[in-house]
Amino acid sequence: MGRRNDHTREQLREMVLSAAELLIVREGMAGFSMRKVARAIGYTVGQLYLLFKNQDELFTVLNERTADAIYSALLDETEALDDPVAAIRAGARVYVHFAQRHPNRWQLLFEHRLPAGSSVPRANQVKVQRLFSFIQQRLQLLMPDADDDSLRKEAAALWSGVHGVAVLAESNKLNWSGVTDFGALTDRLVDAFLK
Amino acid sequence: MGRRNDHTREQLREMVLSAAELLIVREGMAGFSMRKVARAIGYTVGQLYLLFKNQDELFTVLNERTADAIYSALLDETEALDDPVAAIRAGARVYVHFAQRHPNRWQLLFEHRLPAGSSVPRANQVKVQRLFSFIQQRLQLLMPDADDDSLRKEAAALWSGVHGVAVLAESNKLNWSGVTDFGALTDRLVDAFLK
DNA sequence: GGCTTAAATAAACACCATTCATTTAAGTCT
DNA sequence: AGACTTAAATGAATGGTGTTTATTTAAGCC
Repeated sequence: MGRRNDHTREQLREMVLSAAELLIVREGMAGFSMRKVARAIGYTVGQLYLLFKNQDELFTVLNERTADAIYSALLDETEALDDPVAAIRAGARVYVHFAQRHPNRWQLLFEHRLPAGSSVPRANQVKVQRLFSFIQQRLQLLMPDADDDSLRKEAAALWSGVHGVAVLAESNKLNWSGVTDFGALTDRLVDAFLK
Repeated sequence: MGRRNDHTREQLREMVLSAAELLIVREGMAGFSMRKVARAIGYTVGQLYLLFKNQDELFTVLNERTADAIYSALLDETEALDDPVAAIRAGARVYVHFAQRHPNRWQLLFEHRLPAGSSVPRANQVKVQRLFSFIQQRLQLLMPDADDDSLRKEAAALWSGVHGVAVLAESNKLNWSGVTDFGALTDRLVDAFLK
């Protein structure tokens, strides 16, 4: 077709991103392909490579957005809560609930690996660590006289545990014990910690 | 080449499985291909499909073996321990350590998804649940008068947490807080529970 | 209207999983 | 020993994948 100028470069990037996100939501990583995305927005594959370096970069941008979405949900559900214990409980539930409601986006975020050699860009690392910081801050309110190092370790243990419940909720691989109420499971884990 | 009868069907299956396992260990899921496996054992791809239904079935058998390997390690490191607390602590460390030492086999076991529609065979589900039962049994010794349901829920919360630490250890995605001593992290999580 | 330049394409490359008609040789029967 | 049966193995084809690039097309400008 040649030049059309239907959309700006930024509009096109946005079209690609939302088509890709929709495809991931619908079919997961396995059903994803660059060609399907191109077809969905009415362009050819070649064009995608003028907008993104490759599939991994596209995934990386999608993952940044997913991390943002989780963080927003975390803030929305906890901003009204002054009690740090209530905030941690609610935050953990939000985290697990997101994994359960958006398994394919969750999987792309936590299971997609970049080729050996390249590492996750700092921008993305920061957005994931922000989730962790949330807990760490609330935990600090609970243990005001704990030193920074042991606080970080405590937060890491707690949030790893929550992440484990989220993995359990999202995957059907580990249906240990046939537990289905992941909200209650999350509370149980958090409570074990906050004693 | 046609018929050769160099090996029995069972020998061939075994050759495929060990070549495939080696390839997974070396290159992970991303670097895996049926063609590479065939090349490694000196046969053509077509032959693989006379031995296994498809790639997913091959992966499923590999995963059964990985689950066995984890379970064996679990038993080896805990059979001498009478104290259930010590057994749970040691078991959790073995689990996390395995994820850290064999990240590619771990990923295949917990991140490989079968195509929509088909589900993980019962044989595999049982082998994964065995890992969970290990904890549940030890936990029962600690809480002799707990009813079966709450015991299962408690075990699920604990082992999900341990699984989360294992995911953290195996992936470099969630390097929250730069924790590197996963053994200590595991102990922290287990101890929070066993109080 | 012609020229420049950016946008978009189409076709190619090198892989991939999977299937199946065909070939080959081992084992059996006469 | 030679013909026949049958199981083992191949090789080529099908339809997919990510990625690259020469080429075409049209928009904007002089």
